[in-house]
Amino acid sequence: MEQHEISKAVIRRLPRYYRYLGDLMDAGVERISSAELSAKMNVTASQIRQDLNNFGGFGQQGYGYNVKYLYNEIAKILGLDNVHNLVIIGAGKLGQAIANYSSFEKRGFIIKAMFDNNKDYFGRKVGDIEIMNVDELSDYLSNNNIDIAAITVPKEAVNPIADILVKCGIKAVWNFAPVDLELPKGIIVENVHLLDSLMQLSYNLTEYEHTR
Amino acid sequence: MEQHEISKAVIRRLPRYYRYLGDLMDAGVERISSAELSAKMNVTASQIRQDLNNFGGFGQQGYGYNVKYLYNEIAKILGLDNVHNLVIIGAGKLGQAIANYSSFEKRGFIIKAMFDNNKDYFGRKVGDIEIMNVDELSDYLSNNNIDIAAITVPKEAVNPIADILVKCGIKAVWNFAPVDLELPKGIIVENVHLLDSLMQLSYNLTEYEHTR
DNA sequence: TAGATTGTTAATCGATTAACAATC
DNA sequence: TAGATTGTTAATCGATTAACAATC
Repeated sequence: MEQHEISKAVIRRLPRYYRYLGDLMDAGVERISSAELSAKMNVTASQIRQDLNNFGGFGQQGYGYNVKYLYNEIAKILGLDNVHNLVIIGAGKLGQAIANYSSFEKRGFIIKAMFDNNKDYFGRKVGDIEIMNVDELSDYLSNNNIDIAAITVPKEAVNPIADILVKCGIKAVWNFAPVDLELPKGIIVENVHLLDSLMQLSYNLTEYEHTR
Repeated sequence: MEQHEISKAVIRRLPRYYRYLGDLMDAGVERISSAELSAKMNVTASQIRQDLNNFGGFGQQGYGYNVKYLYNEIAKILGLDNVHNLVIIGAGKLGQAIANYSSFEKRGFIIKAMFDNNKDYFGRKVGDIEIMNVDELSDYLSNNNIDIAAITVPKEAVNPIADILVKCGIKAVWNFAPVDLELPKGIIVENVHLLDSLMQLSYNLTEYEHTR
């Protein structure tokens, strides 16, 4: 059966559905209709049903969706039923912030090690996670089952790091440096550009001042 | 003259254009055609021209675009010709990472103060930026010209903070907590959901493994 | 002037919304 | 069974791409 390509817009919304369903579950809600969820999330009920039906029929006519079931199904779609091992490259404040953030671990993203080129850091720990010499990165990746590398180094340091990652067969890169990383086909890249986000905010702020 | 609404998709691309033009400027490139830029950025030349023409005609037939001029014009569109004063609420690792990140200051985003509820932090500094008692937030906002508040506190702490910010007339909030903040109309909210981003990465990773 | 490349209109494509038959 | 609400098809809307006349 030929599966049609799911659009990026849909995939961007999945974690949001997941978050709201998690909150509903915590609140003890057992079932919800697309109309009710629509009201909470400020999206149309139609869009919710369309989005979900890309992956299967998770609801029941006349009833709606079972919150817990849908929550778990979305988790599967997002691959959260598998554990993913991460390393963080760059042990500065941002790398440490990520290492510290317990919600990642809760969703199966396990941070195994951090790397830096500053020898003052070597051997220190962030929580349980050891900071290692970046010279050992290549060896480490060869001997451990790491799926994802988070890059939190300065712009200039990204390319040499990326070369090592590609050479060692990394599957995915979560990049925080302000460059659009180009890696060989098949390697997933997810960029987080904080400055871009702040500039979008600034645009909206400026826009607002212009038009009122 | 009635100005038509610019779509979010366009606004999301502006910082990216800005970034590439900055790189070109640094590389000493004086002019560029939409076709050349298109090749570098993996977008169509048509889209570049359409996007820019939402804001004005910045190019010249037969010549292309002057890199420096276009760079500065986009800066104006994004509101980067004005200085924006920020406070950071939440002095944990993520707040510190943002406080430390010099690129923000370079673009006119000036971090004035940080706030936390943990008294161990009070009076400490991150770089030049003092960490204050969150009880003083309201007073501080009243007496200083702050446009933007970055929120880097845990989920549970967001709503009381948001109430204070709204009461003190904050213009924009840059929210890092995993909730979709609902503020009164006119207040700009930009959410950065790192876990959502990681889940999208996970989806793509899983997708890839399914379909090859 | 001839060549290049924009600005802009028209065509296409894809995503969102509406509508409703299927069905619990 | 009647009512509710999904899954899904069709209609609409908006964004992207193509094409080309305008013009430097």
